Order: sequence, then structure tokens, then C-alpha cells
Amino acid sequence: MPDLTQEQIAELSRVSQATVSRVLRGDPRVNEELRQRVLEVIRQHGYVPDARAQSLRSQRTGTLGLVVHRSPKQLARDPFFSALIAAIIEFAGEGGYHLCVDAARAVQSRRAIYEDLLRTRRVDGLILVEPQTRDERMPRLLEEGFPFVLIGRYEPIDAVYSVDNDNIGAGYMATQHLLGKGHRRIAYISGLRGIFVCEDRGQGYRRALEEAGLAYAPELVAWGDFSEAHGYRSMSRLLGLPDPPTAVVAVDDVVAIGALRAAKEHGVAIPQQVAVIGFNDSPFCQYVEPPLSSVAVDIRALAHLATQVLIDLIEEREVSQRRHIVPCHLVERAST
Amino acid sequence: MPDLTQEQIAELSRVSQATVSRVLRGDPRVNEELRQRVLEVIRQHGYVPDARAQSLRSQRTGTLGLVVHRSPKQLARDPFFSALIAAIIEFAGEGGYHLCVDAARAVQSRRAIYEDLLRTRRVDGLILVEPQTRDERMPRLLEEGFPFVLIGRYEPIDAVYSVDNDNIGAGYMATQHLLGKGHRRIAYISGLRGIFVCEDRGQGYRRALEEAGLAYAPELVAWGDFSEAHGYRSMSRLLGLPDPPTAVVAVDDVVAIGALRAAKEHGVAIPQQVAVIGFNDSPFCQYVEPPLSSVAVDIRALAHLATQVLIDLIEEREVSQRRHIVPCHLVERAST
DNA sequence: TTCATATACGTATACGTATTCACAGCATTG
DNA sequence: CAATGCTGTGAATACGTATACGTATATGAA
Repeated sequence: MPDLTQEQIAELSRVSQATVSRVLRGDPRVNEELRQRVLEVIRQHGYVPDARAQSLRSQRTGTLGLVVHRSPKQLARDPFFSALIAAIIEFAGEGGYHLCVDAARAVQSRRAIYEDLLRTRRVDGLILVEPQTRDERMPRLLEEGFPFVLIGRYEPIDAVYSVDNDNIGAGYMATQHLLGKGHRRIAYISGLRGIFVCEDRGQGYRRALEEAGLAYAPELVAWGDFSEAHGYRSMSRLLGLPDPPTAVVAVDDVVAIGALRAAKEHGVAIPQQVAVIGFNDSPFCQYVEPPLSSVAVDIRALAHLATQVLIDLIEEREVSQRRHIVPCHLVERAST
Repeated sequence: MPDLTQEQIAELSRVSQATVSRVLRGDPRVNEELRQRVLEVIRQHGYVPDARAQSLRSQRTGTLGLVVHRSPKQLARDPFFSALIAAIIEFAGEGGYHLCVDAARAVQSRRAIYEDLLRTRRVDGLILVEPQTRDERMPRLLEEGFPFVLIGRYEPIDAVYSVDNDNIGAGYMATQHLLGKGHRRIAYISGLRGIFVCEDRGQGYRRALEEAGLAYAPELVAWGDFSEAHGYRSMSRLLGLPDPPTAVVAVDDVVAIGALRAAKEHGVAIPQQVAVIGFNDSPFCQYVEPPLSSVAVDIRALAHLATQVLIDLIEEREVSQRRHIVPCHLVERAST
């Protein structure tokens, strides 16, 4: 079946190309008889309009861009990102948009993506996942008036639309949970200093402690990366303390897994001697031994909000608020 | 910074729009002095060509389409797909293409995707992941002469370009591994009947047994779905046999996890009394107790081949073969 | 000098669609 | 009955780029 144009459909229907276009766009000012004739020809020939021409003419591509600040390898490994991407695909589709995905960690390729997707008008808007604290593109994007939404936080400019987890609340909730189980000496195995997620969850942890009348003890807080090895090392150190913790909040499930391993190797019973809780409710939480309690972030809500806000911006609808905070919830398993 | 066109760049450089286009396309037939002048103006104004106009004119979009036959929810859950998507993003980028991703399980939306991506010329080519055995789109795609590549198998028509795991080899390898450990009574917990992956791995399993002079015993093969629950149930049944297996090949890591759980609950030691091996080498394999041996499929190779073949088809280069088979390798851990 | 050839550039056009404009036909109004 | 508005339609145009084509200048050979 060769590619037809409106021109040819018009000829076959004995109308003008303009009328074909009007029929396709559902313009009411077209005679019913003609409309039927044109629709019949379109149906018979299986005509579908050319998206490229439509884009050029209408200045709309019907495509959203998704840029993730992770190397493809990291992306493949972390279930959080894959779930996020999958959900964004879904919601973009529901909103009538396609999705163009790019991933890049290097600054150089980040610039390229910026040029390639945005300036070329290849997409109508952008979702940026976890931008850096200082991201030189933010001001430029704002300046261009290009529609974009952040998943994560970006403090410097509050004109930015963003959707984020309630990480402070999540840290608070995890700690609260352990306090409720009677624990009084609770450690926090964090990630990198200066990363919003880690700082925020730590802040929630601290607030829960203080509300319970407990002092924040720096020796019970471990900084490192997001690896299983970091969880293992930190837990080993904590267990060696003169007055070891009876419960541990780990900044991420993978880190928590490392902590679990260390505890088991030290012959410490979980959750009897040490309780452990992680974040993200990764799929593997239910498979590890013992199954890991975790604070689940609502990835679908995150994706839904981000997509919806972006589409509203593109279609120039009113957007009620610039910052959205998505609440988390606790999934209790055997490790606490 | 407002959007410029070649027209305006031309005016600023005191040349024609055609010359600007030639400079941008690297046409050699343009005076060096002029070229520099134009490039300077382009640089100063940060001009980037409009991809939509380029697409319309050149009949190329510079975008690949990826269609996955899974609901977004399944997609989010299965690490295999997320890794695959991540790798395809990477290789498409390296090949100078963007990636447009869609996912859909329903037949209805499948048709829509077909119309939306292909007939609208929104993408230059398509990667289809695990199409159904009878997929009505294959003949149509072939008929249109539209470039596309399958990840998975499609038997009916061999004019189709495809890239697939060596699933037979993988099943053979897993079984071989267990035979090498001295096991003589080996079970196979499969997935759905009629799914290529399950049948093929089963075929490899069977061949390994027969080469070792062992009979294929139907009571040692369990059919079901891809769930953890199926693994659990099947393992429970197998352990209740008068002559239970000493080793189990599970069609998927998640199924294997279920089997592990059943064994533990029955007080059966792993790997001393029953060895277990899975497929895919999912990230969680190293976190479970005991860590799970698994046959790793080379996802990056799969993605790389598919992307490369597709790009070659689009750019009308010679493609050496229609079917590519990617070998697997075994990752041994404590469960065997 | 004269013609052929190559080179470097501009003019014009096409890609397929959406939309503005103009106009014909008809109904409605004072 | 003239003036006015409304409806449905086609002609023309614009979106921004790439390229076929034509032409002016430079270069070389006769």
C-alpha cells in the first residue's frame, strides 16, 4: 500500500485538499455528504496523515522527551528507573503523546541531548529526572520558555515545575515505625552527602528521633554511596560499637541488603537483635532472607503527575501548583 | 533566544538560504570564506536546524521506534525488559538515532501503535520485542517494505530480520552444569506451553539429558506461568515425589526464587539436597539466600545487534544475515 | 581571443499539512 | 428589494529545510 497524501484523497473524493484536512480535523463546517464521501475514500485506502508534515505545519510533534541523568548501565540496574520509565510511557500514551527517551551521564552528551531534543523542536516538552544540584540547563530552559518538568528537586529557581517524593516524610515514617516497635537506639545508613534524597530522609529520621525525645547521635549515622558494599561495611562498623543500635534505617534497599548480609555474618538475628528497613520497596525485597521492610515510593503517582503537568503546560492549561510532593507508604515485612 | 531559521541566518551572513543549508550539510562546494562567515553567525546565534522541517524534506526522522509486547506494569517489574530498553537507548544514541518507545499488550492498542509510528512516518524503523506467534502485523510490515527487526522469534515468515537468545543452548548449558555436578535426577520447572522461550529451554534440557544417557521423565517437568508462586507450587510437588529430583532447572529467576522458598520451607538444604538454577541472571540473584546460579542472557548483545541491523536496513547497507543468535553464559553461585 | 569546463552561488520548488482568505450561494433582515 | 449575515467550499499560502536547476565567474585549452 503506497503512501497517499491528502492531495490524492482529495482527487479521489472530488474535493479540495483543504476539505480533506478539515474532515480529518473534525471541522464542523463541512457538508455531511462530502464528509462521508471523504471518510469512505480514506477508509478504503487506509490513509494516515504524515506526522512530519503535521509537526512542521502545526508546530507540535505530539511527543514528550524524557531525559534521565544516569548512564544506561545504571539505568538497567536500578528497578526504580525502569519502573519510572515504564509508567511515564503509559501515562504519556494515555495523554495522546509519544515518548522519546534519552539517557546520559556525561556533561557533554547532556548538552547534546538538550540541543537535539529541545532546540530542534523534536519534542513538545521535557521531563528531566533527577537533575544535578547545579544544572546549567535550568536557567536556559526557563529563558526559552520551553515546557519542562522535573522529577526530583531543584532549589535555586522556584519558577521550575517539579514532582518529588516526600523524602523527609519517608525518613520520618521509617524511623517512626521502628520507634513504635520499641527501638530506642536507631542508626541511619545514608548515601552521599549533598544528595537531596539522602539529606531529606536523614532529616525525617532526625525529626522522628527528636519528637520521641531522643538525641541525634552522629556516630549512628554512616555516609557512603548507594552500594551493597557500603551497607555491609557500615553495618559491620555499627555492630562493633560499644552500644550498638537495635535498628537500622538504610537509605536504599540495596544498601539495606548489604546491612542484612553483615548482620547475618556477625550472627546477629534479624529482626530480634537488629531490625532493618530500606527504601523503594524494590521487587527483590520480598525475595531476600528475611524479607525486607521498606518505605515504598509511589512511582506511578510520580510519573502520572509529571506527565500530566507537562501535558498541561504544553497545551497551555492552568497548572495549579509548581511543586508536587508525592507521599510514601510503609511496607512491613519480616525484617522489622 | 528566539528560534531562528536558515532564512534569517542567510540574511545575517549575506548569503542565500541554500548556502546556509549547504554549509550545515557539509557540502564541499562552498567557498571557505563564506563558510566561515556563515558558521560564525550560526555559532553566535546558537542556531539549530528544525528537525521537523528536516524530516519532512528528507523523509527521514532520525528516530527508531521500540514496541514492547508487555503492559507497562509487567514492563516495570521485569528487569530483563528494563535492561533491554536501556541498552537499546544507548546503542540507538551511538548510531545517531533517537528512540521512541511504546508498550502495549492489548491488540487494539497494538494496531494503534502500528498506525501511529509507522504509517505516520514518525520513525524510520521499528524494533519489535517478543511478538506473538501469530502476529497479523508481520505480513503487513513486510508488504510495506518498512524496516523492522524482531527481538525474539517469528517462524511463519523467514524473510524477517530477527535477533534472539540461544535459548536451546541456554537450557542445554544449565542442565549440563548440573550433570557435571553429578546430578542424575534433574527437574525442569517451565513456563507456559507454546511460548518459544519455555519450549526452547526445555528442548536444550532434554538434549543434555539424552546425551548423558538419561531418559526424559515427564513427571519431572512442570508447566505453569512465570510467577514465583508457580515455582513454589511446582517445587513442593516435586519434593513430594517418591523419587524426588536432586536438581532443578527453572525457566526464569523469579520462578527459581519460588522454588528456593519451597525447598527451604520443606527443610531441604540447598544445594546439598537440591540444587537450583534459573535464567536471566537478574540483579536480585546475588541477594537471595543462597545466591542463585543463573544462565545469563547477553542483553546488551541482543540490543546491540537489533539496533545495528535496523540502522543498516534503514541506511540501506548490506545486512549479512537475517537471523542472529546470541549465546548465553553461566553464572555459578551458591545454589548449585 | 573563444569556447568548453568547473566552480560557487542564488532561484525556485517540493515535502504534506493546516489555515487564512475570498467568494459563491443562500437565508434573513429592515 | 437592497443590504446583511451565514455556510460551505476552493485557492493560496506558510511552516523550515534540501536540492534540482540555472547562471555568473573563474580556469583552462585551443
